[in-house]
Amino acid sequence: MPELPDVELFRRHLDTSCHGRTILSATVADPKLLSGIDAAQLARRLAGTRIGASRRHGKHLFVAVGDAGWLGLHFGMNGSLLHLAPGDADPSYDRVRIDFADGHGLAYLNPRRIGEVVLVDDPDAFAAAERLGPDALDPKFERADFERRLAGTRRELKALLMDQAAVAGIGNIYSDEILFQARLHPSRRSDRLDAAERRHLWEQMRAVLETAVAAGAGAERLTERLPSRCLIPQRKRDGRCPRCGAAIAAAKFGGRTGYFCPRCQPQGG
DNA sequence: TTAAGTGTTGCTCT
DNA sequence: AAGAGCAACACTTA
Repeated sequence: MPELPDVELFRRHLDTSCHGRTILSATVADPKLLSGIDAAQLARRLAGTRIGASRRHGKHLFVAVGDAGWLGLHFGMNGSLLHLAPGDADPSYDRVRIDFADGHGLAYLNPRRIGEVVLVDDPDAFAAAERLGPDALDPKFERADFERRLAGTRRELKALLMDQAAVAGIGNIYSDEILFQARLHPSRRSDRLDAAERRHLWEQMRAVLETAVAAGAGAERLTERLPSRCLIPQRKRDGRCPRCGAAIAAAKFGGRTGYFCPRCQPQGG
């Protein structure tokens, strides 16, 4: 679930609730989520540092932790981040917990334990090493670059949008929404769009993600906070197209189930 | 009760 | 180059 909008909302939640707090201790309940560092090392390096700036690249969140560098978090399929006020009970699936000197806390939750917690010196270097493409909402990411990426491969649009090496931040759910708003069939080939389609896809990619973030459409209030013109609330059996009322179709694209409107997103384009 | 399905990613094989 | 299949995991749904 955590795609770019979800992770961006985690980042803002972290900023407003934890920025400036000093870490008293870090507790790792599930060492398997750590990468490149063991639980004792992580705890030792985090202790005494202060939460600074935060950054996001695609679905990865980075938090500055003083001279320890940056704490990097990936949320896998259903991870999340939760601020704990003094006295709050420890939530379920709390895999890494940070306790601050002032009694507050921060919990990295991950029920399915698919995700990653790292400590890095340089988020940009980490993103490069992970082969992440440009963040989908990065102001420095330009349309011409996106269009080159479309033209440079013969892949299906849905697979390309979900490829973190092509564009970072989009997953199964938001790729469906972006293609629906752009009125493009998920299996259209990326190198066969005309100029107007390429531009439309770019504009809808930005608009959909920006709208979701602005609406606060995170994990919990996803469907209720999105505008009524959105496909996402209809991503289910017996879903109806919010534009034309046709039955929403489901099919496998690159091994993932995608939902689309067969009438608004014709195969031929 | 049981089994298939699921928002992610990385690996192998073709 | 790119897609299929699978594995990691725990929970929900049929």
